Amino acid sequence: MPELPEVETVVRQLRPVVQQNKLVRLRLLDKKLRGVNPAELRHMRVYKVSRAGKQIIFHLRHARKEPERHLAIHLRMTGTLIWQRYAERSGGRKVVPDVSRRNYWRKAADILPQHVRAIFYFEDGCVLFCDPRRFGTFALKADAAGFRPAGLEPLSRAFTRKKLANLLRLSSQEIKPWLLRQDKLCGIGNIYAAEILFAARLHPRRRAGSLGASEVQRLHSATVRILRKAISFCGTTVSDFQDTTGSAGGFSRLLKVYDRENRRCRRCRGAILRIMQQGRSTYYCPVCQT
DNA sequence: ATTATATCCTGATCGC
DNA sequence: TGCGATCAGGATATAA
Repeated sequence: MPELPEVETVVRQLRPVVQQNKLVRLRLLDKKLRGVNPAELRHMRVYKVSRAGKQIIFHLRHARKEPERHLAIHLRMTGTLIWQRYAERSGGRKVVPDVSRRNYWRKAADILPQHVRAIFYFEDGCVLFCDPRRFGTFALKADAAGFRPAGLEPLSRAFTRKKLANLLRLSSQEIKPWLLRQDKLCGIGNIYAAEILFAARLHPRRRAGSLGASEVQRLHSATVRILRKAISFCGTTVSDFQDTTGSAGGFSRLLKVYDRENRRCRRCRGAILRIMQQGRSTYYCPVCQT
């Protein structure tokens, strides 16, 4: 599911409900989830929610100047975070469930989506981590810098045309797989790699190092433009991406090539092709992209 | 040093 | 309707 725009969407939606909220308890329901000891985070306040590449970071502490913990959530292919406010009584008084009581879990089972792997219980609601394929991961660190991906953030000021040119110059790899490399640029995945290359009118099999100055320029501006636009549409849903409210992303209908094999190119009316690169599908228009 | 492949999982879809 | 093969938004360890 989640590439940079989807993760950014989740972070923005989580911020107003989770930031400054106290994490009463974290409950892991899948033994596969390691890398975090829930007891360590009990009753800590989430003072900030941020994004690092494709990871969502909860910054936690008990109080100002107390030691900090930083929890990185990586949704991988099918992870979602769903916010659920606790049910309210008719009088409007919030009912905070006693999470130690088994009966809450039994009741909750009917309202919970499938594949819940972890539950973050906050004071007025909980965040459900759902992940059918169970690829998602948690990691806990004392220092937030430990999560900073090696690759450049494509929406940061540091991502300049010149930097991109320098990164590309060294590689003989095909440009599409190159865009997926999180150690070069972080946050781009299979959907946006295809969409960015279409917008830049570059063939996915071009070698990274072979791009001329004007092509690098196109790739740079297409990367920024497509990612920003996707964020403004709350990401893309192909099959199962959901934001924190369970809604689908709005960028799907703006896709020009991804998942459009044999359909007409919106620009030249020719057929969109699908090829395999490193075991993954690449969609492109052979007329528009050279 | 790069660059392909197998692997971790479950579910949806397609051809027969 | 059922069944096996294939594919899926990611990333990493291992092999070439």
